[in-house]
Amino acid sequence: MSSSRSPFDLPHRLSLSAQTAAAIRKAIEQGLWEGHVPSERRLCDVFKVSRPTVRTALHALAKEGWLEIRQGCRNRILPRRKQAATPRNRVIGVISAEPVSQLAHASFNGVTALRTTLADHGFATEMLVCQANRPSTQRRKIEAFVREHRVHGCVLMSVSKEVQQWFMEHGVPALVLGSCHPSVRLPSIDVDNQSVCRHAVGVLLGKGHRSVALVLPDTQMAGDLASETGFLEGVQRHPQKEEITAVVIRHDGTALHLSSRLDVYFRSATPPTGLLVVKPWHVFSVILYLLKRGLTMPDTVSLIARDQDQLFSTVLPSIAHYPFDDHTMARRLSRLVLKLVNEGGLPAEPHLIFPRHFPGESVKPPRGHA
Amino acid sequence: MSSSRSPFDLPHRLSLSAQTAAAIRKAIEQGLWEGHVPSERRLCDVFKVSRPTVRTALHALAKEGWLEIRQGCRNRILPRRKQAATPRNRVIGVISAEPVSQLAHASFNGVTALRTTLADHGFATEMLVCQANRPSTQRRKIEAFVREHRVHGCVLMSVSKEVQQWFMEHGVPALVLGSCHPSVRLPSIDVDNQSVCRHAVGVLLGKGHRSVALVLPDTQMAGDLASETGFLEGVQRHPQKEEITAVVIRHDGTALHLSSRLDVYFRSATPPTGLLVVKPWHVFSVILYLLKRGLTMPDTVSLIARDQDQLFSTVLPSIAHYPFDDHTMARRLSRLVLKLVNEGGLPAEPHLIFPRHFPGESVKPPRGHA
DNA sequence: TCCACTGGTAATACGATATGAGCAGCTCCC
DNA sequence: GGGAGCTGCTCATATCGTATTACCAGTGGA
Repeated sequence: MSSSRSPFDLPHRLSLSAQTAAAIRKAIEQGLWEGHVPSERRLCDVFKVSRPTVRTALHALAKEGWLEIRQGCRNRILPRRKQAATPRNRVIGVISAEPVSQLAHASFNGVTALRTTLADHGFATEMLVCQANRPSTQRRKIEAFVREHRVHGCVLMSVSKEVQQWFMEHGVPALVLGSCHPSVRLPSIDVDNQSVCRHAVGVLLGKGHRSVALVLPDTQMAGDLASETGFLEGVQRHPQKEEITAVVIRHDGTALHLSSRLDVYFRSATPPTGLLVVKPWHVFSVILYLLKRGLTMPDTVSLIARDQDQLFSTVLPSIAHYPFDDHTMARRLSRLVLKLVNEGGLPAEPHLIFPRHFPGESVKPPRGHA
Repeated sequence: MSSSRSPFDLPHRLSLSAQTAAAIRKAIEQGLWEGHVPSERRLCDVFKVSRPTVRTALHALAKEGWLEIRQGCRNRILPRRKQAATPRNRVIGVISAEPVSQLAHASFNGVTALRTTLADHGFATEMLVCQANRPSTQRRKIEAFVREHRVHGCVLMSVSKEVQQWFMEHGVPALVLGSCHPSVRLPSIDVDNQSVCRHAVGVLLGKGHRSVALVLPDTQMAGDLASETGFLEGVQRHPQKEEITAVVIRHDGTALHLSSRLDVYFRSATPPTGLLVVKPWHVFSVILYLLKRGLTMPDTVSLIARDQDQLFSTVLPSIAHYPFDDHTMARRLSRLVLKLVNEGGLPAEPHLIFPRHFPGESVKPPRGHA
């Protein structure tokens, strides 16, 4: 782990186009050109770079309001309003739906690493906890936060669709940590929950389970939607799909409600013998439910966790789950955020992490299976 | 067309390794390192680049005559000119027996808060993970660490007695986060585990339990010794002490060993009906053991956790434990460390935190108790 | 000797950049 | 008015640097 503020100069890692943009910006500020900037091909000559590089630089400048780009015309330099528009601070906002202290360990670790890296590059971080109250209240809080801190950009952690949309519509640079809603186009970085769940249900069915359930908190989070999709895909793809009972057990996140929902299914004619559980803490809720009901794991019920937790691999029986490397995740995240703030934006595409599969002892063939 | 000097700033187009080389060169010039540069892998962390990049940079520097590179040896800094011995850096060392990512959430949170506070006061922090191998290896690592970083002081997290002694003997300012060994006189800040365990055993006995056990990892950590003392005190103080069976179940921290130790006691004539379990993750190991054995909680076995965990209060049945306020702890810790480094020392006295008692649903009178 | 650390090397994947060719819109001169 | 010659736009492809992951080899302390 490195220090909070590094005594070293870090390599700045600016892309060539970002460097070019800076050079062009400076030339404009100094008034080296009148009215228009030179043509793309000319700029290539001047700055000794290739055309795609010049083009990305120009478009970055256009997004910053320095230029107007129109096909066929020369790129017009916009009259500069006296700097009033962008005296942004070197601050990154981190917006989370949950208080940091309640985050899963891996996420907390990631946020910490991110803050450290950003600090090394001279960026402060500001947290906003934005729990799901009224959408309008939420919007007001976010607007106030962004305005007040004059953030360069924001990291959005498991926030609602509305919040994601707000950032998309207002053009504030943002990176979604977690998945984007299908309707939102923002850059994001997340575990590929869909593949994970597809794989996990394949494991259960492959072991011979014929009644499986996905235990899922009923938030409208994008990652959870993806999990459900993956789960159903996995069931669909199984060769003997006609004999399979597959249910999605939604709960509101409290142990009480979860346990009453589990009751419904475990008292039914075809109680699940294979569970796929979303979120580490709900894994423990489920285990305690089984303990209370006198069900055993893995003999009566097999269990796979969608996420990771330090405990899963150290307890006995160990719990099948999908770990990924904290450190790699943190590095990718930090690099993306730096790019986001250095270049004022990122392509709106998902960056997926593929966790490993940890088989664990919590999965066995169901009773009476050959 | 060619002018000898472009009026524009050209993109400098330095490769990442060249930038890294420049950064390392500067660090050497400033005398930030003594004798050797850090290892390649460490430099990767510091400068946030990959190993091939670091290697290219180091070899470039070697060609410039800054370094001598020899396989198997650390890369020696060649004497260029006498640098005045620099005073100590504004660096605080944090020494932990476990990797940070494996820390309990509360501890991790505390460390993070500490680093933030120190950073605000202009102190960097450096971590040293010092797992329990040979005492002499440990000592060497610590000596190298302290010398290399020229720390102002250190925070010692759950380290062995030997390490604590080293700091006492060498007069390096240190604060023990956790308890001091009886033989060591250093300032410390810790939860009052002795009182907590005394109280917890009182709760169990008060509910009517007559066979109680303390489940304890068999490290020679001071905090765990204090727990045992408190546990035995609590038993001693109970009015009907003659009927009581009280055992201390020591385990080596692995789920396998823990479960075999539990087996011994749960198969005995007087199986424990009340458990006091040290460390959150062992609580879960114990619960899974009960699950495997078909024992129920709290009906057959009552359970109290000595420590705190986010999950304890949210699962069902909730688990009796001893929470304390993260934030308060972090504040007290930061203040102590600042005082330590500002004044070059602290009185060698323990600062105790008294957690609250969270009753929880995991404690009930034993079966057959009126 | 063994173990834990050091640097050395290689294979692979990926992304940023460079290059070139061809397309489409706008201007201006003929 | 029309076309030459600008402009910016798009695509495919080649190349290089970097990141990642292994595994190997030398050193030095227990």
